[in-house]
Amino acid sequence: MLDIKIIRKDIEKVKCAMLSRNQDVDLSKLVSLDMERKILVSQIEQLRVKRNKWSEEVGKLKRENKDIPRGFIAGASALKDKIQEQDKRLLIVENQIEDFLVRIPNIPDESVPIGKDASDNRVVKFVGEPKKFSFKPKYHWEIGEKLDILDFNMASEISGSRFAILKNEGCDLERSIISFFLDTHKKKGYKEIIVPYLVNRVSMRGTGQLPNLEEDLFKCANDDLYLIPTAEVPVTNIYRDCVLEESSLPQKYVSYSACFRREAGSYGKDTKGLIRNHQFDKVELVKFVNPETSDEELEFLVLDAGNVLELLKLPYRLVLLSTGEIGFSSSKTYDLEVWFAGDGMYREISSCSNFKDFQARRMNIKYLKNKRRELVHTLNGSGVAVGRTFAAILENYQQEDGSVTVPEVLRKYTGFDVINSRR
RNA sequence: GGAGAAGUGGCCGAGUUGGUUUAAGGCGUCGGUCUCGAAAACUGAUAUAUGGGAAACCGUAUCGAGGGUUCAAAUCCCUCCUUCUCCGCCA
Repeated sequence: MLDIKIIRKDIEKVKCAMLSRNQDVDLSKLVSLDMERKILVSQIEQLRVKRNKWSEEVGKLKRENKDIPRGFIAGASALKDKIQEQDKRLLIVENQIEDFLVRIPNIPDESVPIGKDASDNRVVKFVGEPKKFSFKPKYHWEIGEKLDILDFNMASEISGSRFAILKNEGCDLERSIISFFLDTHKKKGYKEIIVPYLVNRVSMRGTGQLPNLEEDLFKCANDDLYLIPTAEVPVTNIYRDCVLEESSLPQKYVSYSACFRREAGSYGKDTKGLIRNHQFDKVELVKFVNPETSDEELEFLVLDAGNVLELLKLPYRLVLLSTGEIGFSSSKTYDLEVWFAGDGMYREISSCSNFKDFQARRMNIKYLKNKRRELVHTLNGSGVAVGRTFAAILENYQQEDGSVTVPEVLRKYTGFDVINSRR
């Protein structure tokens, strides 16, 4: 959520920011609502001052056992009605302001390239060389099904499309990737935390999934709970309505969770394999930081995410997203795109964002700065998506005979070096 | 799922016949006096949000949350949430 003061002070800046996101937001409505609110508040306060004085007077007279002048109560009563009436109006106006404000996306950072879509993203660097194969590399779902470690037919019978079942060494590989990610990040000072997969509406609103992105969430209507689309939601919410000590910042968390997304509006896109499923595993990194350091903390976050790919020897490129591509709550986002040998493409495997105070304002997460309470900055990034890593390993480590070599750093977790066909 | 109890400032804890409560008192924290220094003692300060003001300061709201009754609510009424205890069920 944006600070309404920014809109009061520099409405042009906000308008430009929205335009750069291809969003045409009519802020004049908000401004007039804000004006109305201000007038109502001052009117109500004046009425209350009057009423408080009258009440005080009544109390004083009662205590002294004196008579209350005729019409005194009636006058106060009229005042009360007026206050109630104005209060009702104020509530409506305040709700409208809130409703408006909560749907306005974050202002992109100045360093974010202006652009309409992905073609305006800026590729920052390439890390690692894609391997040259002496044969035509296969897709991961072909490799996985042949090795009997992936089963999409079985999954669609049980649940539907966009689900996967892991079998045999696939299970070991999945768990190994998760453990490897967690251990690596913990060495860098991230604290592991395991959080609920079902969260309430308030939490979803806090990180910005609600109200705008509701259609992409699985909802348990009976209990008014949502399945998390990422561990970011529960992890960032752990400090909702909290005041942190300045010396405790930055606070860094790593969390493994399953993630659930409806993928509404992505029909026909990545329909095969592990790339875009309704349920997938992810290891997420979340930071709460001093606002002065959030820019550099984003760079560190990107390095930490990239580090696990480098250790796995998976080639990737780093992309700075353009204003038209960054997410609703983000002010700046880097994507890490890993190499998929099957179709020779880089695909997103991690998204690292600096939200600045956008989420912190929604969640009321503050820290003590010289005895004053200030909003923290929040960041998060995938560290990294587990299912996509699984897929990338199959495609990049495949051998001509159909087997898959296990990346060296994973071997102490899997306990085997290669996945061979059992047929 | 059923029954009961509770929720007051950073913490503990008074206040429930509605009106000197602008939330007592204590602890903690910060400052001052005293001291070579410290402790003790004494003394002052010590919530958040928001509006006005250059500032001092002033106004308003907040006693789990939201409604209601009333001239006036921590106090009365309703709904919800959370925690604890007991019973039932259960990995």
